[in-house]
Amino acid sequence: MPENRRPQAPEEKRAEIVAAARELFVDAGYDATPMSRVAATAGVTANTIYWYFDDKDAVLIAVLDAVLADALDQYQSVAAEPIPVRLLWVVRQLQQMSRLVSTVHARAERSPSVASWHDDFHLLTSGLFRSELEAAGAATDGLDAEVMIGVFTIEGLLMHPLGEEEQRAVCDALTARWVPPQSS
Amino acid sequence: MPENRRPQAPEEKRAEIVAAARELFVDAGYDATPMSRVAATAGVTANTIYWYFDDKDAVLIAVLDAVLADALDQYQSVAAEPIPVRLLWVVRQLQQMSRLVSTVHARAERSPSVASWHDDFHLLTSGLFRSELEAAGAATDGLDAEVMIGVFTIEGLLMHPLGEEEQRAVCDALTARWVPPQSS
DNA sequence: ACCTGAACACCGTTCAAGT
DNA sequence: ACCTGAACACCGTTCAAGT
Repeated sequence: MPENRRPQAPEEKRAEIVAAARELFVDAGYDATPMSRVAATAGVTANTIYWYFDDKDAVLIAVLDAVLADALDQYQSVAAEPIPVRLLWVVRQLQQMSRLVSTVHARAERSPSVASWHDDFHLLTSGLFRSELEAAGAATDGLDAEVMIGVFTIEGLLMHPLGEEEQRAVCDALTARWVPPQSS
Repeated sequence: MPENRRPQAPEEKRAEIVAAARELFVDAGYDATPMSRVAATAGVTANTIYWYFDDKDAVLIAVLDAVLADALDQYQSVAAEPIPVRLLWVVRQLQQMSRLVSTVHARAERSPSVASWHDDFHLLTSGLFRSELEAAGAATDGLDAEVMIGVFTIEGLLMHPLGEEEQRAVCDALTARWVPPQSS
């Protein structure tokens, strides 16, 4: 039985590499995890990864896609909650991957593919944010600016870990901007 | 009387290294500029830098300090302008160094000294922001949250280059929140 | 097609040795 | 003290060669 004839389908092996990279990138960070470590965790040699991916940034993008898919998936569970709760949920969810956030910003400068993933991501989140605001009955003029303030604030929360209290205060202050003053 | 006088004072050589690093880090980025390039630009060998600095992160911090000092210095020229103008000025000023911003976030994960510089920086900017808000007569409860929203929004503007129009809209929307509604 | 060992190019950093 | 040439350790990536 030749050793390189694996019982697994190629897609599974690929998924294993992504899973290994995801864990390592999230826990230790992209820069801090060599390809050799990803490979070892996935049970292959470093250069094997290059059969499945163009380069390290391609692995990063696969990780980002997986994480995003999971997040969107899990979002269903809080979709019915009021806005500030959902906001806080999103922040918590994403905060686990604050390392990925700064990695994306750092790598976007050097890798066009990461840059384009980043652009798409902001398009997506801005869109979600915008429909949230509209559903909440926010004033429609200057909505774009509010959306950006919201997105940037969330990004800031991810990257600068604050206390529980402060996070809630910021989320509340954010929502207070959109929801028209409660007068009944 | 010191007998081994160098043609250059050591402080000058150090400053030259920082100047070279600053230009390269701002233009090409931290990751993209090897120590050898910094050294060559400063007219020394790569390893000479290690006599003046502990490591590459120490050079980065020296660059950050220099940039910050210049920015605070130049701020005097717009100190008298109205808030939104000053805000926009700050964004423009800092946007030239968006590369440094993401570098700080990326390196803060791995280098404690960069992390501590980053913390100090946020303390400083939050303080400035806070006194701006107080001077503008913003409501004092929930001020901390507003300050953070402001800081994060500016950081977001730095890292996600928008059009001129959008930047102004965001800055205006930000200030609209603080300045009490114009009621006659 | 899938995978490997060996090698290349590059980079941050160190060190013994020079002035 | 200040600076260098040479080397070390590490890492992303490639390639000829195997199954």
